[in-house]
Amino acid sequence: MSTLPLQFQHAFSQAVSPAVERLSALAPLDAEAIHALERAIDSSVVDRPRTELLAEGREIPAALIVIEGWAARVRILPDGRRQFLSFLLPGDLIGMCRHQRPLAVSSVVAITALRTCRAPDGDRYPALAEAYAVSAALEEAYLLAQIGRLGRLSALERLGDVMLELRERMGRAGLLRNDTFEMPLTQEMLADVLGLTPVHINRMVQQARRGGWLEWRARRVTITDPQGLTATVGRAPIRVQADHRGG
Amino acid sequence: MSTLPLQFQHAFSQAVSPAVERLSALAPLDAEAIHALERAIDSSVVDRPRTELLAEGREIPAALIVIEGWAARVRILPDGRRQFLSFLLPGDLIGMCRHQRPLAVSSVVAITALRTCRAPDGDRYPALAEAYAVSAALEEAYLLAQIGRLGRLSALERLGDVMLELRERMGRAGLLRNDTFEMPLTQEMLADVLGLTPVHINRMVQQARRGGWLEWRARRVTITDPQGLTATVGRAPIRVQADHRGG
DNA sequence: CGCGGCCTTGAACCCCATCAAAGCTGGTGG
DNA sequence: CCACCAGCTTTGATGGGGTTCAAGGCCGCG
Repeated sequence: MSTLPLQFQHAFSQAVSPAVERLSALAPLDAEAIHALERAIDSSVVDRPRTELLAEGREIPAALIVIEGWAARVRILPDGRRQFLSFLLPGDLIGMCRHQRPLAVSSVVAITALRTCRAPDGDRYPALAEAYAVSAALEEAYLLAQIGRLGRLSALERLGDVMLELRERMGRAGLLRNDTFEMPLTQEMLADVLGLTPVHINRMVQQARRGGWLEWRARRVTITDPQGLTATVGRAPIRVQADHRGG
Repeated sequence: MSTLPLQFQHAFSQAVSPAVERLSALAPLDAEAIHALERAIDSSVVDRPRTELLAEGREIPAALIVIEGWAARVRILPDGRRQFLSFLLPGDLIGMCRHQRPLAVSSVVAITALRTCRAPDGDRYPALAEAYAVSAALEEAYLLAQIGRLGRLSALERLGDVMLELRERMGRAGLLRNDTFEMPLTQEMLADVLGLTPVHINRMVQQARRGGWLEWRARRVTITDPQGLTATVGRAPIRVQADHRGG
């Protein structure tokens, strides 16, 4: 993989890229598939925050894999209102479609500095095709979760629920350290995720901190009692596949 | 196709099933594909309203195609709150997944009497595989639209936007008659679609009627000025494919 | 040490929820 | 043909969760 780390490496640096970790948890990857992934990662590129990787309605040049950093799918209304539709974390796919001449159905922007590579062709690596399919199912599940949040949860519940989702997804990519994960979103961005105002997000975050279940300082988040929080917000486990524990 | 119509046939009954109409608009279907579809429709079955076709977290027995009637994907919270996630109209697919041993990520319930058939295997009919892929992309686009509605639109805007979506989708299946479509949802169901209360839905519907842009009587809806309404709610056109005008 | 981005706080307001009750309508049976 | 009933729609009054507007504080960074 690339020799240019985006961020300072941890003392115990990971042997395998978070993207590979996530994808190989979705479907067992053979040596060929992993090798194809690693070659793709070798020619990965880095984009700066706020770079637009995909523009809604434009053709999708190539399917990408997020290697490092966060991106988000976003929709902007004519009057400037903004809604983040979903997150794209390491191991997630961008613009993966199975039909001819696909158009992007949403814009995708980098939230942090973002390393991506082209997704190896699933037709040549059946194990990857399976991982892509599971990933697509998970993406759909997360979209449905977002709809449930916006439609029927209170502001505080939305906050708890989305934090649990982020923790779960970061965990899948092996990006939990000491039960803590990097959270590059500002409160203003989080407001545009949860359909609320920055002011109200701030009040809910404080309430969560006073409630003792959320620590959020210096772009790092810890959820004190994930199981308890899961129960209180009524969050259902997300599974897309029988047997195989992945996803 | 089946000889048992669910509802009274119109004077100008359609030559082709709405489901076939929709799918063949998504990708050009050859004679074989259409024949496979029609054979599947011949052995279609009808379920009564409120039947649960798929249960969240359970295995998906077989992918289905909606032939006639409406269904919806739904999520129920432990305390009884309900959120409809999306609609399933004639020509839409239920439980179509490309990975092994898929689990349903949401429940699916029939809203009306619902005729469905098993989806012919895409691997045997490439034209159908393409139509399924385009349909999946459209489904994702509609999920994103729902997120945008719930996150950033006012109650009245949500109403207008969802009505435009329904009109568009019914049109794709050839189910617009005289610019009017059948709308089996009650105001209470619509509330659970738009994340609002039935009382407030009722007030918004009345406001829409007074505003002169919505007619809704006896389960039939007409939108007076679709283009104008599209502009006022800031709704973007939904396209998932270049060239080919379908979707 | 100053500056820009982000977080925090307060007060007033409003959109939508809640609760309760009444009216309508289409379908059914007498 | 009418009476009835269940489900759906409509209306009013009141309250609360979240917004809006505005200002101030904090913190990392050059």
